[in-house]
Amino acid sequence: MLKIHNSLSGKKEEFKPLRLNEVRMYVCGMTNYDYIHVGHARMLVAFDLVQRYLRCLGYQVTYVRNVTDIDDKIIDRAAANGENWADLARRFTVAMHEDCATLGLQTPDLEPRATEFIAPIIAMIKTLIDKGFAYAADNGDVMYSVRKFPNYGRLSRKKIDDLRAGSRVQVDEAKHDPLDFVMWKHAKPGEPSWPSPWGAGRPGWHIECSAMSTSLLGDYFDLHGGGEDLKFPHHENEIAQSCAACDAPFVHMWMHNGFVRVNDEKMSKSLGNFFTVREVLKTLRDPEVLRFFLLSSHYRGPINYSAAQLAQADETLLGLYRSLKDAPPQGVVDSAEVARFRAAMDDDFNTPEALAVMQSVARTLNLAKAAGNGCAVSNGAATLRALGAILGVLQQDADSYLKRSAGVKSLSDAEVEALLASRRDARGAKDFAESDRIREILSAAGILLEDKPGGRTEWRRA
RNA sequence: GGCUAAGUGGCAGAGUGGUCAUGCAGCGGCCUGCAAAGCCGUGUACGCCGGUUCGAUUCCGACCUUAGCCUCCA
Repeated sequence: MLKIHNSLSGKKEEFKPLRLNEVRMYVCGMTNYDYIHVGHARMLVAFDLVQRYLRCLGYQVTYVRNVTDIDDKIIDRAAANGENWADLARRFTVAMHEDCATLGLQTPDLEPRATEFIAPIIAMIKTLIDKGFAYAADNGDVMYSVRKFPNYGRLSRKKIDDLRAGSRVQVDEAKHDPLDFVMWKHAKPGEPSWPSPWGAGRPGWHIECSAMSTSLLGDYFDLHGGGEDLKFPHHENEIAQSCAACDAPFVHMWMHNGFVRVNDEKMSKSLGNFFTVREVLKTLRDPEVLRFFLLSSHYRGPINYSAAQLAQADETLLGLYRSLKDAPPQGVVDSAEVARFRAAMDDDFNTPEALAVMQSVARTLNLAKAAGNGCAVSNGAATLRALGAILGVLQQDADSYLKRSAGVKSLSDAEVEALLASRRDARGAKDFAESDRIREILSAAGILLEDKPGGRTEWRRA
C-alpha cells in the first residue's frame, strides 16, 4: 500500500487513484532562461522517481511537466543578451532536455509550454471574471480577487490577514486588495504579447499552470508536485483559480520536495550560491553520482550540497558497481528483497531506506562471490540491477563504470594493461620489489589494483 | 511578527515506545607475498528542560538553535 505525504493535510495518506489504475500527475517544471542548477535537479529527480515508481506499481501514468517559456525573467534576460525572447527560451529548454537526459530522467508524457496554451488561459480568465472571482483593473491587467475565494491559504496554512500584516509587497495601485495577483499582464511597448479581450498582453505565471494542468488532466487529478517554495503563492493561487473556474477540487494530493542547501542556505539564483548541473557533472566520474546523491536522502527533507557529500556518494555507488562486477547474467530476482525494497518505497518514497535494502543485497552478493556460488552471485546481481532500475541507477556495465575516472585520464587503458603485463611477469618471478614499484606507478596515476586468485589482476580508476 | 519544517554517533542519513538502520571514515581480525577489494567483529547517537509511562531518541508541553515561506524562485 503506497502512502504519500499530502501537503494539503500535512500527513501521509494512502494513495488511491481517482480513476481505476490510472494516475494523472502534474509537476511545475522550469522557467527556462538559464542552465538548470542542482536545486532544479533535485526536483526533477524527485518527481521522475515518483512517476517511475507509480509505473512500477502498475499504474497507467500520465506525467505532465510544463515549461514556462514566457515570463518577465525570460524577457529581461533576452533583452540583456540582445536576443529574441523565444529563441532564448527555446535554447535553454534544449539545454534542460540535455541535462535531464544526462541525469537519467524519463521524458514526461506531456510537456506543455505556456505559449501554446494562450487560448485556454484566456478562456479560464474569462470564466473567473464571469464568476466574479476576477476583475480587469484600471491599468489593463486582470487580477484575481483573493478574498473572493474562501479557502485561500489552506495549502500553505496561511491566514489572509496574517499575510496582509506581514506583506512586503509594494502595493500596486491597480489592485483592489494588496493580495490580489495578476493573471493577465498588459503589454508595455516592445514586449511580446497576445491579443485578448482585455487588450494585448501575456499570461501571469500562476494562470499558466492552472490552464495547462486542467486542460490536459481534467478538473480533478491525482498528484500535483513542485518545489517547496512554490507552495505559496504559486500553488495557492493555482488552487484559487482552478477550483473557482472549474467548480472541482482540482488536485487530490500535493507533493513538495525539499531544498538543496549550500552551507545551510537554500541554493538559489538570487543568493548566487548555485551550481549548474553542467559544471558539477564535469567534476564527477559519472552523472549517476549526482542522481545517487540526490536519492540518498528523502525527497521532502533538506539536502546539503558539497563536494565532500558528492565524493561520499561516488564512493558508495562505486561499491555497488564493484559488487555487480563479473556477475554472470541471467539471475533470478529475489522476491523477498523486492518486497522489502517496495515496502520502503511505499512509505512515501523512502529512497534512503530503499538504498539500505540494496546494500544488503550487495552484501549477500559479495558473500556469494567469496563462496564461489555462481548461482547466488547472478541472482544477487539480477536483484540489485532490478532494484536499481526502479530508481534509475546501476544500469551501466560495471567494469566500464569502474574504469571511468572523475578527472583527466593520465594513462590510457592500453598503457595500464602494458604495465600490468610487466607486473605480472615480475610477480611470476617473485620479484615483489619490482611488482610493488609498478603498482606505485599505477597508483600515482590513479589506477588501483586488485590481485585475484590465479595471478589475475583487476584494475579501476580512483 | 505569522506560518511551516528540522535538530540522531567523526561525517552523511533512515527509523522506532523496550533487539539491528544503512553508507563513508576509524579500530581489531580473516584473506593477501605485501596491498586492494571482500567478509567478520567493533562505537555508552538521538538539542535542552519538564510531563505521561514499568520504560521515551520515539508521545505531550515549554525552551533553545537552524532552515524555509510570507517578494521572483524547484
